[in-house]
Amino acid sequence: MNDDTNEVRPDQAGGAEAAAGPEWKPVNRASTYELVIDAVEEQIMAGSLGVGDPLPAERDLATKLGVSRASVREALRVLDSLGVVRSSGGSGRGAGTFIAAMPSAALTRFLRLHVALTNFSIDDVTETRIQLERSSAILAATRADKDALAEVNAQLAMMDTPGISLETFNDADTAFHVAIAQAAGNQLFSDLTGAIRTSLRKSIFSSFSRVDDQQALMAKLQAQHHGIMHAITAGRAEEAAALTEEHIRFAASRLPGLSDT
Amino acid sequence: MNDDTNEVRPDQAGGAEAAAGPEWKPVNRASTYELVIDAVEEQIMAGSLGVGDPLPAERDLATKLGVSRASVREALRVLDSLGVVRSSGGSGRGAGTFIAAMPSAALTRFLRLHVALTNFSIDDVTETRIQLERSSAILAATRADKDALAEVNAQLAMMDTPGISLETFNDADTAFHVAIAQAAGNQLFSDLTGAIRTSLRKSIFSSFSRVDDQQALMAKLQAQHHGIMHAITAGRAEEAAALTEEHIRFAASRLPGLSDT
DNA sequence: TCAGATTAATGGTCTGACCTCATGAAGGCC
DNA sequence: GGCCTTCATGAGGTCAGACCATTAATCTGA
Repeated sequence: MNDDTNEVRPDQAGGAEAAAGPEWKPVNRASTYELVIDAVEEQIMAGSLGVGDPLPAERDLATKLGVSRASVREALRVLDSLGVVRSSGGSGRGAGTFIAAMPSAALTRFLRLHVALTNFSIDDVTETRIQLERSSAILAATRADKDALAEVNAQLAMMDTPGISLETFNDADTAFHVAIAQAAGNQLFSDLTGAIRTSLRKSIFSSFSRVDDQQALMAKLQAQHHGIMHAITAGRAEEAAALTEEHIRFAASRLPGLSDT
Repeated sequence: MNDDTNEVRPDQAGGAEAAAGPEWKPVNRASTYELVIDAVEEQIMAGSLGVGDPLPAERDLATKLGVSRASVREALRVLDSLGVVRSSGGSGRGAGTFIAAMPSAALTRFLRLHVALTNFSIDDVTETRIQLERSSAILAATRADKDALAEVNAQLAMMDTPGISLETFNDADTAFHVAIAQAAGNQLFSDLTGAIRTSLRKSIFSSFSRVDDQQALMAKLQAQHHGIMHAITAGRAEEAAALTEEHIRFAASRLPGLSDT
């Protein structure tokens, strides 16, 4: 399954290299599509391109940059997968490629893949989730507005529906936690929280299916949800954070295979 | 700069839709390259492909999946940009495309772009960093081994070098914080911490250049670094966390433009 | 035996073609 | 005049095929 000859993880910030010898520069011949990405990124950094702005048509861009359309397309595909760009066919208004802002899906796929490859352990991801959601709970209890809390309550009510399916419950559960992050007013918290939950969706399902009394577990989780919401509504920030952490750790401990412990 | 006709952020988890009417499904015609990505992802999820394993040659994969090589390449480019795959030309051993595990660069580019597009505010990112590094500090103080701490100390020593350039200091600074996250033993913490720092690299530089007494600021930051390291080494987890948070908030407050406050 | 030349396999790039689709203008009908 | 149909246009989506650069494996000959 593994091959020692293929080094992996050559990036990473650290690495204090002992200064000695002629110090050859590491070549770094960027591929054509990387250059195209850089060109687009440059415009974004310079502020010439913002969300909603159109990019030149693929053929035009290829001509302007002096590369083939294939290379332009590879670059745009990457940017598309990063949620930075959105393309649609047709003609006239709305046709073409535009700068967009859709980080969630990209983040989700990224985490899903790297969790599957065990670059990130589920425990690591869960720990990250705990820290983010603790902060979300604190901020939500401190500064949340009514609209944001209404969304949280909507998801809470959804999960209170009797006879709800596991799938519906899980999706509302995710939406509940994301809504709290949203109420905290931190977009990165919110997107990361959603991405983590969504990337573990399948694992959660298969894990849940091995639980003896699913209804009892769902009821217990929902009771914890209510407790968290109470604390947030009452403005008891620390309590909300503690309950959130307890809730996530409890869920992880009850779902076999989701946690190593 | 913006165009109302282009809706943005159509993803996101939540959204309890009022059930009424015929409920049309949202079409979802996936493009060819998405299908190729799905095919690869499926193999990964099924465990048939792990880190280091080779993928079929592009031409073979195209034939097997019944698509053009261009579509395969677009998919592989996306996976490459996600750090999931690594390609090299040539022939024989080591040539071809392999499953890899290089999430850092991908995370960095993702954050850099979305911060530039103001999808994530610098404050949001900083807040995320604080929470992650607080946890890292606590875990590092609790369970760090000597090797990991040695790396932290190496970076600390680097920053103690007299007459060090701003660039060198900043890079060692980043490496210092990443090393602590590494010592905490959480890969996601570590990669996120590095990505956040690296994605803000340019902003930090331009911000630092507007500081009056750079040497004094660097000295102050370095003093805080020593304080954090002392607390970690002594196993005083909570103190390490508090000092870390204070350190980051201090830096953000002293670097104009990096923070809105 | 070993150095050098050859070959084969692979990714990297480019070209040009064709398809689908949404728009918007032209034209025809009422 | 106003509405509908038709169609040309231009955008992305896909494909087939060619050629290049690089590299390992193989062959060849001294």
